[in-house]
Amino acid sequence: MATDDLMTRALDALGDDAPLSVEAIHSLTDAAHVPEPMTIAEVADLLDISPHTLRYYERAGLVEVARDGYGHRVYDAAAVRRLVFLTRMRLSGMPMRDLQHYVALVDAGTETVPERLDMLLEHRDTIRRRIRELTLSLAATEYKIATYGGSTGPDVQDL
Amino acid sequence: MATDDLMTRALDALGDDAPLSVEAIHSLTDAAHVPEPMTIAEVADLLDISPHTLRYYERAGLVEVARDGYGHRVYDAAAVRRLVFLTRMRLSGMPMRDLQHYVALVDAGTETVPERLDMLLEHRDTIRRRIRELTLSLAATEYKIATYGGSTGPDVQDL
DNA sequence: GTTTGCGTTCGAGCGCGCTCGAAGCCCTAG
DNA sequence: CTAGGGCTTCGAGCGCGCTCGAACGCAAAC
Repeated sequence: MATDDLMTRALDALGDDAPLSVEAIHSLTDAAHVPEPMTIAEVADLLDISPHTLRYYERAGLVEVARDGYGHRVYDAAAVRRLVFLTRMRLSGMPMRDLQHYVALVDAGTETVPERLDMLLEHRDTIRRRIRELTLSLAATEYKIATYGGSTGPDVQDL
Repeated sequence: MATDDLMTRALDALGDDAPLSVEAIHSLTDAAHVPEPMTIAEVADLLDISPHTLRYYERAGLVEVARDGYGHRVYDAAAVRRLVFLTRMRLSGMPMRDLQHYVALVDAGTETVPERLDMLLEHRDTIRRRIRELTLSLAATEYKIATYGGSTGPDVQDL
């Protein structure tokens, strides 16, 4: 299971303060300890999204899900793995359209690997830019907090 | 000018790789070297948003802007400062509604400082959570890139 | 046997944050 | 004198990503 490696690296990257949120760990442990075929409710629970959203993703062509005798969705390991990946990409801001393109590439076979790789590299850069931007905003916010909370002098600005 | 401090701290926080983007520096240098009263086009340029958006913000009650003899908007230093702050908060994900509340507090006077501080503290935590989440997604993306680009072995997965 | 509960499909609706178009005013350049 | 450009207001429209409601099916519990 590559999961442990991933988690380790993620933890390393995060560093120190504040323990990793339960949901975050959850969303990385791609179905190692969970029942093999899952119901929509179980998957929704695992991914912390609504069954509505899962159906929406399926309608959008992001994943195919089999049905049981009653017409109920049955998520196998592959579907769950794909959804774990998709939700992580969504969480990091990749648009639906790009994900649709990506899964189309996946379904098109291994000769699309280079293009998939390109997409991932670009997304990696997007995430990095976003983190830098947020870090900047964080500094600005902390500065403002300092002017409000750290001093009662004449330096308190009007905003 | 507190700007230098802020920028220094931001840069420290960012650390090392990749130079700070020009826009980022721009949006931190709250109007020190720019013309005193500015036109909408100048402010739009400074903040890297559209005049449409600036009018929208004004309609939303985020900022009051004077008019000149022709009815054209005239942004004074205070308005520009506020807009710099607002766009930074927007960029870091604070909803319009919260910003509307915040500026209402500002306009209500200094007795609302504690509540403003609360908002900023909460937003700071939101940003931090978001950064952690993105860091996690970044690790996941890099892991995936490694499986695609780093090996040609049998470990390449189907997604 | 009826109620409760979880699932299904389908299409419509919504919240957010812009984004745009129309119609008009004013100034300047050619 | 006219054309162009940049501004104004106002209301409508849009793209995204869900989110929901209606009408229905099946099954286990009471």
